Amino acid sequence: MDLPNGAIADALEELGDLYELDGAIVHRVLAYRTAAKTVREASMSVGALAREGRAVQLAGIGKTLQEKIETLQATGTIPAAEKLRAKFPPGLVQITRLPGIGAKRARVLHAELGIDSPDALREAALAQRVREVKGLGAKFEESVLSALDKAAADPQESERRTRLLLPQALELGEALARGLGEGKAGAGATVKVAGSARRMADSVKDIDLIAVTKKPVALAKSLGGLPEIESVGSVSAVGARGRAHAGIGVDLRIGKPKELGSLLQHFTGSGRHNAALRELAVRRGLHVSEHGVLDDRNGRTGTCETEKAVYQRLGLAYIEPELREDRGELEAARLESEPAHPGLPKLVEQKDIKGELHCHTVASDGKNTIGEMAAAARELGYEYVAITDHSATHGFGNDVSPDELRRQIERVRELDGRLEGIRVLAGSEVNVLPDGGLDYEDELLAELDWVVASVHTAFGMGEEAMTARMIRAIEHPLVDAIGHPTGRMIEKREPYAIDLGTVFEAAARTGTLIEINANPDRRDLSDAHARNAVRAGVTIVIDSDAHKTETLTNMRWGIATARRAWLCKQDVANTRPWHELERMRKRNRARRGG
DNA sequence: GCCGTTTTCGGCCCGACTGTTTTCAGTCG
Repeated sequence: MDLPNGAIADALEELGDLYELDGAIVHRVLAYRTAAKTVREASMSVGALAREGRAVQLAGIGKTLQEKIETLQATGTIPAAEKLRAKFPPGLVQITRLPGIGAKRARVLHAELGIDSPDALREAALAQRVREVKGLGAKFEESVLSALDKAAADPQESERRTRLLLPQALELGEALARGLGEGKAGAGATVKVAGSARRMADSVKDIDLIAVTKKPVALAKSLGGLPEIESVGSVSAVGARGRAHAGIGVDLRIGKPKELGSLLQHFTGSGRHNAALRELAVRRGLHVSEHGVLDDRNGRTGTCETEKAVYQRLGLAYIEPELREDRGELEAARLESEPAHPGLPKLVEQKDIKGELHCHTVASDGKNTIGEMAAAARELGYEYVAITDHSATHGFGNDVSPDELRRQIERVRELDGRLEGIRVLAGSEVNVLPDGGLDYEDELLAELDWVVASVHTAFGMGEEAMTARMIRAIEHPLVDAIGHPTGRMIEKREPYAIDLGTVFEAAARTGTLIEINANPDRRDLSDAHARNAVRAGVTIVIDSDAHKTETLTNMRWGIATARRAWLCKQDVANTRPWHELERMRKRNRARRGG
């Protein structure tokens, strides 16, 4: 039986940690961590790939890792990990999680003082034995004790690390940028949100801000005066670091006005994008940093006022922040100028979206009426909106019985008849029952304009059963789209076990759309999976899943995921006008015999 | 351990900060 991708990724990560403790060169350790990330994000079963000897097809997995994964699957363990585990106790890995202690210091502490756990470390620090180690001193001892105290006081703090979902992170970042810019010290300054918030990631670990100004110290000092800031650590002419009341770190970096482009590029990341960018630069005799681009030929650093200039100096087309994840964007940007190569995608935008195909009303668990939702959708400039309340077995006291759905269809038809400026469609978000069946009769479903099928129950079934369940729903001729296909909740709930490769194959074969649910807690499909879906020939639909008029604008977060997935307008079904989309629906395809 | 618009072997980013140091190593992002 094939191991889940998560288990393989965990094993590779552990082995990377162990090799690091063992003093392996950093590039080898990095190779394990990169591979672990690739495995975790893969849509297909990496275990199955490895069994067929094809895991080497994945970027960053070579012959050695292919073999290690094979062995892991066959025997349940990797011999190298077994050996190293005997050498380095698990408590030692815990120590490396403390701030200020990495593999090298953990290794020295283990070798010289026999320290093998956080408790042993505390004991040694209290006895002032840590300062006896060469290269470590009293200050280090102090900071170790304070780090240990912090970890003990709030064990979750170090484990779970507070992350904000993107909407809260962006709101906080923009408030801070505004506060800095509008303050007395902000006169003449430019302040921008960078980091993972700018890349529109699912969640954000800390807020990165960049600023350019002629009075850096005053600006850095002013960070601590902002109402969102709880405390400030270091302050200098190149920036300030602090902590927001929201519980996450804030990192402000300040440069000269002529460095704006380099600074923004550097602090937008991702770290891996930047590392790959610099490697590419070195091959051209150039060195990229937040200060500019150093040219080996004349030893001079050219500054960049715009990000575009940074990429241009390296012979690359401008890369949108959402793409900067080292997922092939540099290669695409390099080939942008070659006519035969597709280059970078022209990413889908909000203005491309023509309609909303998944939202709720008071008929189930929504807060607004059909009329209110339709008017709000029209206000957003949409040409159509499908009302898709939950179905007959949803539970939570908001089931819509078959008779109630018939009345709902009449209400929609009546409204559609008299409402100008937007087409209102009758739909439903139908439950996919554990056996893959739907909870309305086909006759009733056939009366609807739009059917989204979603899993809301029995998340715990095994991968094989869940995949079969989903395939049966996909093969149903009246199902237009699959809603929130993995059931994940960001930072809260793991996706259920499902073989997405098989699901995408079935969706492509049957012409069933797969949703990117735009609820910022879900963003399901994820960026990596959505990209794989489209590569497999699937068409995506982006839905707000709004439960009230205000959250129709959640569409924004789904578009962000689509952009991170490299999706263009034509990859997304609801960029089409209704008359085109209607023809695409598989029930009409079937009728035409296509 | 991976990988190839100089390479199948020899490379594999860059700077700030901290603490321990008389010139640097480790950690972090």
